[in-house]
Amino acid sequence: MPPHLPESTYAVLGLVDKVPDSSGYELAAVADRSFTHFWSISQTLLYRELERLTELGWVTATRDEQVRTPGKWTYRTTAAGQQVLADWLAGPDAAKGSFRSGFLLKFFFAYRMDAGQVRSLLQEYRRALQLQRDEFEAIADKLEAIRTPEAGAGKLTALHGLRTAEARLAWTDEVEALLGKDPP
Amino acid sequence: MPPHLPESTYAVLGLVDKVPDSSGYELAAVADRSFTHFWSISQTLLYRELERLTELGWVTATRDEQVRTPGKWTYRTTAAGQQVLADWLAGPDAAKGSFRSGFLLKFFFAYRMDAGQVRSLLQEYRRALQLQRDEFEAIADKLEAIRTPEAGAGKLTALHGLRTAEARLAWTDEVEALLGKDPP
DNA sequence: GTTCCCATGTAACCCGTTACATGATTTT
DNA sequence: AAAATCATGTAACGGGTTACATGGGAAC
Repeated sequence: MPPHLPESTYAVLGLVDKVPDSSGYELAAVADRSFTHFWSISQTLLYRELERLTELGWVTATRDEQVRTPGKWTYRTTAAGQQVLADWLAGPDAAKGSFRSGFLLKFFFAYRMDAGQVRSLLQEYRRALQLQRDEFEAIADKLEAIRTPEAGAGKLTALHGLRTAEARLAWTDEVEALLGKDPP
Repeated sequence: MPPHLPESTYAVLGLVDKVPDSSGYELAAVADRSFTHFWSISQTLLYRELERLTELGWVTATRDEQVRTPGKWTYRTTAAGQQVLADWLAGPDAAKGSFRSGFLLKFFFAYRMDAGQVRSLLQEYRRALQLQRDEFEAIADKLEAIRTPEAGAGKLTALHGLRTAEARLAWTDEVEALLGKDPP
């Protein structure tokens, strides 16, 4: 019975399970272009979690010496680790998470800005959303071609981000239309 | 020139500015039904920030003794505080924030679940989204009636949440349709 | 008479971050 | 000659959390 562990521990466990025999460095790269969008972790934290997972016996670390690149540790889930992962996935505590939007925080106080400031704030937000949308679209398209369950799950999570970004872009249109009506 | 301050400091500053002459207790209640949706803070943190804002001279604290309820401290932004707030609002660093979804994290590893688990995970998420949607709708409706700039900004931020929840609900429909085609 | 509301606070913890260090190899 | 890639780590910090304490008045 493991003590309270942060969700990030399971995130890394799942990652090792998904991409076995990878180094921390490689896992960081994968994390950075996959679940960083809904569960970002720093490089330092990733290495700490790998250490913890090894101590718990949920993953094994193997030293892999190479000729021209530095030696590296590669990881792999144990049977115990896979069981823990399955239990966590089956668990009912899926509601966890957090959301903090610097944009909304400022926008909430928009009545203390002049019209020009509000517009530039909105435009900055729009640009960020467009980048997000394009990125999610690219990921979804790329994974569309790969017909595996792993890619399927990834594609649908990307689609979640895509739909969210689209809806928020539509919201900025809505807001701009309202602001346009009301001259400063 | 203030040192690095977390965004939460400005969140509380804006809150005091928005609801002057309120106690920490009252501010916590307001925060809990307004910006907790996009910038939640704990009660402890709120009190700490009020203390910090007072020390910085951005708000003033006044003791207000009462007859049948306990005495309380009430807060009010100073001229300096209002200037700082305006500067922060005008600043370009609106991109800050964070997003972590326990649901997406699990869904990303859905290929390690059986079909029934995936369905119940989705249903749990759906229910949470419906609650969110209803809450945002109620807030937007309530603020619609109030014709002030403050209420207007609040209404639009609620609309942002509403549109997001709607889009994500539509996404769950999309996913369920796909899963329905593929029998377990 | 227990439970809820008001009102403020303390203590302890740790997750997660940024910044920095190292060093060999490969590319520009 | 400089910069990027591979690869792992240390040090220090702090923001934010949960849990707990207190205590009087009001409400059920």
